[in-house]
Amino acid sequence: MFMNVEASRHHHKEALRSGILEAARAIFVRDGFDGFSMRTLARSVGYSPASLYLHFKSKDELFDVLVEESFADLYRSLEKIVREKGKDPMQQLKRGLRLYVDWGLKNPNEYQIAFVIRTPATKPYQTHQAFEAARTLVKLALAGTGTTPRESELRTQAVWAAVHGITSLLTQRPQFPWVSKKRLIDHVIDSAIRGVIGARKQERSARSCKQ
Amino acid sequence: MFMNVEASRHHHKEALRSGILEAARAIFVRDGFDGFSMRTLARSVGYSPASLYLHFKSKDELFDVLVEESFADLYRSLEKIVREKGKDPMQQLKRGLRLYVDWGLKNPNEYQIAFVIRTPATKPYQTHQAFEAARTLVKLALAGTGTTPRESELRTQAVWAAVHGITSLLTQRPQFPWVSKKRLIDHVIDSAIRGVIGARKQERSARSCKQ
Amino acid sequence: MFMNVEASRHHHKEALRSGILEAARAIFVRDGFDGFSMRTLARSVGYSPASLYLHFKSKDELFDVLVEESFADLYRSLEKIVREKGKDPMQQLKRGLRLYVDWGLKNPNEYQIAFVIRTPATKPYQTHQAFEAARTLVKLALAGTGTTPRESELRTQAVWAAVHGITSLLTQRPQFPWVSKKRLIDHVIDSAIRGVIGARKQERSARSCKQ
Amino acid sequence: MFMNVEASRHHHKEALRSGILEAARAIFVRDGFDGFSMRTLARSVGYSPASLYLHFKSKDELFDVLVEESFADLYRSLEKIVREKGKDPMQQLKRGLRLYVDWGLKNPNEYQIAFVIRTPATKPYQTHQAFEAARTLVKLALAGTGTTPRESELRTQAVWAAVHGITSLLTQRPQFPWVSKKRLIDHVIDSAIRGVIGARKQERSARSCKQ
DNA sequence: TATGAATGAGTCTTCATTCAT
DNA sequence: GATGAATGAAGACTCATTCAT
Repeated sequence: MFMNVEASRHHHKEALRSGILEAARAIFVRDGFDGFSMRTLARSVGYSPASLYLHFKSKDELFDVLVEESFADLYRSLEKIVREKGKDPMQQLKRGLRLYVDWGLKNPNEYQIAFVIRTPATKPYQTHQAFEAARTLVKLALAGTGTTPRESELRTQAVWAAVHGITSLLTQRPQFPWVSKKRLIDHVIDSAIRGVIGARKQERSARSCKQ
Repeated sequence: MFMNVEASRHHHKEALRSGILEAARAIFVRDGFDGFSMRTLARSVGYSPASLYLHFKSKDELFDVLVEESFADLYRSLEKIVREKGKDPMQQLKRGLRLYVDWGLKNPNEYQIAFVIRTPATKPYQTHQAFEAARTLVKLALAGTGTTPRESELRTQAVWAAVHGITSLLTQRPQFPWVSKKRLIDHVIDSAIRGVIGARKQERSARSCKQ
Repeated sequence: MFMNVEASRHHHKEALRSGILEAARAIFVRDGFDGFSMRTLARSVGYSPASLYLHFKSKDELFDVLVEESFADLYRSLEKIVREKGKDPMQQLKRGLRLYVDWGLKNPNEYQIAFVIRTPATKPYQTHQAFEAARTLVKLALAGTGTTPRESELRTQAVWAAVHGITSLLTQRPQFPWVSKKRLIDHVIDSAIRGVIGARKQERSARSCKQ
Repeated sequence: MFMNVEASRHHHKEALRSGILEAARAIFVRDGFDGFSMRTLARSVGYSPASLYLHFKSKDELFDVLVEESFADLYRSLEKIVREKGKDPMQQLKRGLRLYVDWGLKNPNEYQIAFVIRTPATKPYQTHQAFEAARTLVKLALAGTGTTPRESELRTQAVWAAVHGITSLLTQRPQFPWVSKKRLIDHVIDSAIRGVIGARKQERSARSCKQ
């Protein structure tokens, strides 16, 4: 393979950029949102503060990229599951939710960055790709049950709420005396999925049983 | 009633303290976490910044008290429900969860203060009274089902995760195109409660029915 | 004379304020507009930069005060001349113009600050008191000549232009090989005053003479 | 015509230089002095900031050239008028002064650059060509009146002061409620010219008339 | 009890300039 | 001839905090 000068330069630049982003991410991990500043970032990356502005127009832009990357990473994982044709949709949903939580636990700071910290109130709200993937998973699970789109959306949001709840709590309150995290997560996800299948259906079956 | 000088002084001091706290809370409500500073607080309360330090050792301490108060407020509400003897424990749990979510929506900034912003990683974690109340509600709902304490704790945490999830999302992402918030909350809470009752039981009853 | 605590404090504060202003003025004198910054000012006054903000809300405000003071000082001088009743208005005008130029030469930096540097484009333009004084002087000089208000305003502005021209040039180009400054100023002022009296009148008298 | 390599190179270099200067001027015109920086210039000209330093040693040098060019442009215009032989010198002077003012109004930023911003206190003052032209015009107007050189110089400077006054005021204070600019300029120029002809002469003629 | 004065450390950001490539 | 990368210095400004009074 041959690489010309321009491509090499581009490569180098990209490397620097992602080096900075990585360092930024690390700072979030270590010191949280408040510990992050362009100065600390510069210090940590071994550059002068001014140099950061060669790669990012502003702190906000840098931050946006960070968020974007985090979302994209999560999305890529979810997408894979969505694409698995011929699988049991219920199992797919379950795997998707588990993946969501696991991703959050594995990348606690990305999760904070993406879902907890700062709503970019300036921009018009933009439902994110990752959420679209979740929506798709729920729809697949509900396929053939005659659920209305609104109802489907409702259940998607409910499922999201549940997994977000457990992810953010485990992430933000690592000191809390949690019972087995694994079992807890399973429990939450199972409840959520049962919620997706729908109360009415269950109630109906229960009622018909009693008779 | 007679009050000696020292007591009176104490009384006065307490009044000032709570005046400051009230103002601080108001600032959070109005301007969010970023809009809050000792300066803005001082201005709003009519004192000089220096004076605040006569009542609170530091911003952190002040903040801690604020959080404590928020928890206490939530706790008092939950407590009332716990105390209602002779009621259906299931209904009590449901009311408790609803109250939790409603409290969060009514006091979004308190909720942020209490549950989202800043993990007090420095201090040894202190399970909070409000959580104790939730625990009690779950225990009551599970009374007589032969659930082990660990299992009970697990379900408490799962319930908390669910309601925290929906509360924090609704609170932090007001711009998101939510479907009917009321129905969404109901859905989440119903799923959570069904989770408390337990999957196995349901499955069992379903199975026995089919036969 | 007795001075209570508050008054004394006020006094002190005022002293600090004017100390800062004085230093600011000095910096302008020494280093010009570009050499002026809150940092350099702080250094020169022996404070930390932050301290300046105890006395002035912003650099702009500080600057505005500086300009205001300069104008006020000039105004006070012009006012005196305007008030001199019973004098020859022509002489008053002449003295006023001279005073204007002299003031500019004596306070070159105030003059720059007041008339040359930075038009506060944000604020709606505010004709200044000092200009009002000049206007009055011209009006007095033209009293009884049946000059219309517009014409009077025109001549005021023309006179201002002339004295501003000589003042700003002498001020900004001290190195230029000026002929005798005194004679130059006299010349400019004389021309300007002859301009106020009006071309037509002169022409008329000249014409009538030729006949 | 034949051009060797070196000459061609030189030619190229010159073209680049003037391209940069042109862009710099445009920035001044559009964004004023404060909007100008080597960065903005580089961006506008499509080079990197570093490249500018291949053509100009520093920002200051670039700026100096800019000023020089402005002066030269004004000079060329004035020169034309000076050269017009056989015309009424008085009319020539008048046209020269008008041209000066008009040039300033048409090129407010050039005028600022050339006459207002930055006194080059560092360099030994260099009487400028443009001023020489003005001087010549005045001398022509005074030819045959037996005016001494010093007196002639004095009047030149006085005339300059007047036109500079009106030009800089109109240029820097566009918001001021000026009466008709045209009439104002005429008035100032007429006064200035009458000043050139000289008070004494007028007075003399007036006196002789009265007799 | 209260505060005016003060500050060191920090916030984001821009600038003119250099230099190895 | 051109530039990407880098920077030291500076820009205005805010913050939590202290301390003498």
